[in-house]
Amino acid sequence: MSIRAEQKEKTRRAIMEAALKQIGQDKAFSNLSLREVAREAGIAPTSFYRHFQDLDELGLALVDEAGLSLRQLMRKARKRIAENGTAIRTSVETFIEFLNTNPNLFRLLLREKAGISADLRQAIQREVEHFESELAEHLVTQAVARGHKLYRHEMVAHAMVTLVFNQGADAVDQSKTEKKAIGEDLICQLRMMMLGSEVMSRNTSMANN
Amino acid sequence: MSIRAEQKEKTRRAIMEAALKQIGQDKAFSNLSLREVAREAGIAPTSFYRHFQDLDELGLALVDEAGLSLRQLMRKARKRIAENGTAIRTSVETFIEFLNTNPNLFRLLLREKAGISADLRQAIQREVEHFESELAEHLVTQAVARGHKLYRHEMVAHAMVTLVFNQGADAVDQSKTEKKAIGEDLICQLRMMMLGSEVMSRNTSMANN
DNA sequence: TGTACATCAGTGAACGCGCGTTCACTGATGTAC
DNA sequence: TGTACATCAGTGAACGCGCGTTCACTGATGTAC
Repeated sequence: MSIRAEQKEKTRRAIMEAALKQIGQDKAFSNLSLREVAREAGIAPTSFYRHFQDLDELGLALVDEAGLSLRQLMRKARKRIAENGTAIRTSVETFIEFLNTNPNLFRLLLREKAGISADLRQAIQREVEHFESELAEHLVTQAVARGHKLYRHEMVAHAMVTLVFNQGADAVDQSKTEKKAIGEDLICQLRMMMLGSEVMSRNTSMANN
Repeated sequence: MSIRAEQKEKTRRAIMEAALKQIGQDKAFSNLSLREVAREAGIAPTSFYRHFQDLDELGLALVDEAGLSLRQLMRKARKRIAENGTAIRTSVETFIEFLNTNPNLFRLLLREKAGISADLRQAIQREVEHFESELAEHLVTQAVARGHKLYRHEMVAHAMVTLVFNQGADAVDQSKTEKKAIGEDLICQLRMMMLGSEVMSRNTSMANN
């Protein structure tokens, strides 16, 4: 890469890091100011425009990064699940790893999932759905391997991801040991869901009324 | 009440309604501007200060209102549960009733639960916990009546409320029929959790490993 | 009931501030020959 | 390798704007006698 391109990439990173830092300091993305981000990144406000058209574009770039990092972790998790067959524990542990490595990316996803910008919400929605369908697949594979069926496995995966995300919200500000404890609770909750789904698939009359 | 006090109360209401209207229009609470709220309420910006010290105080008043309205609905629900013993269905239906009556109060709770202001988050946390412990109690009563036990019923209630809140987020923008469908899914998910919890209480060894 | 004074919700002008965005520029890096 | 020109990331001055907040005020409502 040319010197110029390298320098440009470095500045772009600085802008993204600056935004993440502010998000970590309890700023909602929609409250970020272009000038503040530029100040934090050590550039003139006008230089921002050399990299992003506006703050929304920066937001999308950050969500992309979060999605990328999440997908990388999931790829690792997929292997581990195939090896040892513990879909729930492995998924939760992978997610906590994500929390530890990228707390501010997670905070961004969390806050903007119900946030202002429709574009951002949509982008996040896409990442979450990806996570969901992958989890659904693992759950079914695993249930079948144990000789069980699941009742409405996609809905189960959706509920599970909801739980993971929201307990993640409680965990992200906590110490590593606290995170571990929340993770164990989470695993327990997800097992309950799966057990319930298995029981229901055996006796579908329970699902009605 | 004196004429003056009546008029003051009316203006106060107008301010609160104005803020809720903006929240309904996809504004986060932390993005509200005092001037905009005043404009919407039909008063001069300076008049705002006759009613609230600042926007934070307005936020707390709104959360109080949401909590009040939620608690009123829960009181009705408590009676219905005692009569017919369907804790889950009744709770979910009550919650959807809340969504229909106060969509913007719900949006406020939802967004600010993970929002900026620590005061607001704390106030919301209190309301949610109240909801949780009440639900936990109903679940246990009901399980016992059916001759079952629950495994870690408080954690179960916590997970359930998490599910209710987040599916509520998906439902609030939908038509009444869509809301009903989401409500049915939600009931199914909560039943899974409860079933799982019952199974685990029978066989606690499942809870470990 | 009438009068004189006190209260106080609502006001309009004014303030200083940080914001996003434009513009013409600079000077280091890249390219063509 | 050296030279002449092109590119383009980063800049500083300037703009108009809406913001939160202050202040002294107005005039209807309330109170004391």
